[in-house]
Amino acid sequence: MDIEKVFGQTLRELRTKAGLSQEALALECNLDRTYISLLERGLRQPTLKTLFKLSEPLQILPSKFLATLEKLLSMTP
Amino acid sequence: MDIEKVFGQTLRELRTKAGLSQEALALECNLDRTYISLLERGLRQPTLKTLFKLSEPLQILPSKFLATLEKLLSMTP
DNA sequence: GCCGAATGAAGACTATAGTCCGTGGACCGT
DNA sequence: ACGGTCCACGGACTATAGTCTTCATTCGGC
Repeated sequence: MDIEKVFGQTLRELRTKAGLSQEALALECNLDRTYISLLERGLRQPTLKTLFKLSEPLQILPSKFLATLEKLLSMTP
Repeated sequence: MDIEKVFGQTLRELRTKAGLSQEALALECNLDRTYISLLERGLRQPTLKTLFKLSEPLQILPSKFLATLEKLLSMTP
């Protein structure tokens, strides 16, 4: 499992759990809707700033976000 | 305080604490020496993958790295 | 069947992450 | 003084993050 894939699926889980559409999330953090789509499909990886932007409306700390990634990464060797 | 600056100074602290030169760190994570310099001076921000790359030789979990950033960011409003 | 909301996907673009050359300066130890 | 290490900084480059536009598809409500 590469990091983009894991990030993408985690992002999608958090977004749907927050009850947001890709477009709604994009609006909330000033990003493009199609870019959110790319992220979730593992075709892009975010920069640090973008990770912080995304975390706010998802109501999660960036560090918590990464902790989830680390866990998932360690589970799929 | 913007995020690049805080990231840069944290990176530098962790690196020196690890007893590594910029070049040594760059070698260990397959990055360019001058790019490490740019990061530490707050002139670049890393992508997610790069953050993970950097964290390994610094002996810190990426999530811990971010937790430090969050703390610093909250202290400088 | 139609409609609107949600998403996938492609293409062309701009901004910036990251590389690769180099120069010069500060600080050592000898 | 001179060599070596470390770093700031520059310019020119390549790779990729992120935008904007558009079209197609799926799905549920009416």
